[in-house]
Amino acid sequence: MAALPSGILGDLDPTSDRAVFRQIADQIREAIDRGRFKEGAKLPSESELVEHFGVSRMTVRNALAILQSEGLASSEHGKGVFVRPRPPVRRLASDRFARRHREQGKSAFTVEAEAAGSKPEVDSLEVREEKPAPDISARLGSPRKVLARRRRYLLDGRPVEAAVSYLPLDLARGTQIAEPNPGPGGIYARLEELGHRLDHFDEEVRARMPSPSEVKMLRLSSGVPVISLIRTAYDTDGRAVEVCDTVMAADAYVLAYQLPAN
Amino acid sequence: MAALPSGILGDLDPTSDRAVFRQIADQIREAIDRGRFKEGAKLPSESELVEHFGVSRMTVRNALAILQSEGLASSEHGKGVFVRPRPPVRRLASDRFARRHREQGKSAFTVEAEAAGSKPEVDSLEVREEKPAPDISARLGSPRKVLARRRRYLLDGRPVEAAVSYLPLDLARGTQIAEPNPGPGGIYARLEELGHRLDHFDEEVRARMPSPSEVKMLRLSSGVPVISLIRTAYDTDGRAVEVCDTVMAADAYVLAYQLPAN
DNA sequence: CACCCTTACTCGTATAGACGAGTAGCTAAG
DNA sequence: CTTAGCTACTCGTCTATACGAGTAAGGGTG
Repeated sequence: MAALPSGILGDLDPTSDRAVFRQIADQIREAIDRGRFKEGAKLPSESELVEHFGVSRMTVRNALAILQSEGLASSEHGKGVFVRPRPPVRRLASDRFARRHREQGKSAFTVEAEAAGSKPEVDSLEVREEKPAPDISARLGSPRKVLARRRRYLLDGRPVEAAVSYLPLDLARGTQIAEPNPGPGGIYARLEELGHRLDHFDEEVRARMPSPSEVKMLRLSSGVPVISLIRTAYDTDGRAVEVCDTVMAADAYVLAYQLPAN
Repeated sequence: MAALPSGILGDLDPTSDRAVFRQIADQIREAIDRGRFKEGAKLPSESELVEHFGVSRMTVRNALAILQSEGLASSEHGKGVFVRPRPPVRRLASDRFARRHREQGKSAFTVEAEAAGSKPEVDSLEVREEKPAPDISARLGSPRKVLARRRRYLLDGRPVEAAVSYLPLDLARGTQIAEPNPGPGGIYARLEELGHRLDHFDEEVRARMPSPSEVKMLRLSSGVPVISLIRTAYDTDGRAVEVCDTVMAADAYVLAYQLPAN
């Protein structure tokens, strides 16, 4: 049957040289932007759009694929295509590794999440020794082996971040850093106890589309990029004592930095 | 005719429950990752893939569409589908707005680009007064009107960044800041001459897929996200004197920040 | 030699049809 | 009342075909 998709969508312009599926995508996009379709709302079904515009199903699907790749919509098998809701973003302040926070004992992730009223979780914890990849190795001063701490962070059940910390093995082996639970304040607190007083962090921020394994790990819907953040921690001797390679769902994060002007 | 696409690609697994077009995408992706197809190299044509895998053209196109949405490949009408070359990245250091750079007279963009051996350009310059959008207005302390300076940056002819600076009108009107060419050292130098000694900058970093107009403006190929950076400049009185809203092609940038540990 | 046209390839767009698989609601059986 | 199954909807996958449009190279014409 396929009922009419309401009066929200107009007609095609046959004189336009813009491809039909793009015109359809344009119309739906504009309707979303104008709030005619609200966050989380169901878009007209493929068959409704087929009937409304008088085109074939593949044409409609192409139009919807555009919106999905733009991150505006996402489809659910058997249910429909929906306006992608914007999840609450987590803001990472540039002072999040300040010593005073560390001295509170709890991990930064936990404290922040609870303050925001979310339930934080950490899972798929893995700690092992391994040979570092070239770029990691270079940042750490080319140690033969490193300790790798892998984990995934979730907010209210949603995975938002996957991180791997690498530490030179000579520094971490036999310490609590090599334990699954590094204790209060996290590994930075342990590093300072071991005499590596932290001086500063370098962070490199990139954005790109996720690999298939990242899509799986972070349960990303299509059209959501990832932010890749590589942080290197230096002690007061100028030695790089940790590299943390983090991949974040871009729709869940805003990174905030403060720079001095002088 | 369609010659064989060489022995790089294997066969499909008919027993797998993974969709055929995904299997094809997987094979090509793996071949790219392993360097069997190098950067900029042409992938087998659609008809070659059709023949090799014994599937229909739409199936092959679906597979190629996956790779494009992942940013691994990009198609050129009439020519073929190519492994997307990774352009050289521009690194934005966190001290790029330090006063000592400003005092050199040249703009940060120009200096950096020339140091990297690239030809920098700035175009589509537009300076006008306008009513600020709510989020911009809030950051600037809710001025009634602002001066907006729009421009686009190119490296070796490739657009990489589009930026808009907003300044409270009472601060900028009638000064050189309202001129198309703000003079040596840019608007930050002018602001300091006007008595607004800069104290610090706040930067907010996000990543998302580009809007159609951003795709056009930055000539983005599919599968390339954008980095959105919103910088607020504060003077020593704590007043926000400028907000700069920047959209960057994510494949052209790495942002580098340094954070103190204390 | 310079230019244009043909030709053969490339990807882009669009149609029509088929079947599969997930979901949700109704209905009939227990 | 509960549940199992039917049914009608949703999107997912795949085939086959057709024509349009951009590219590049060959070959003929001027």
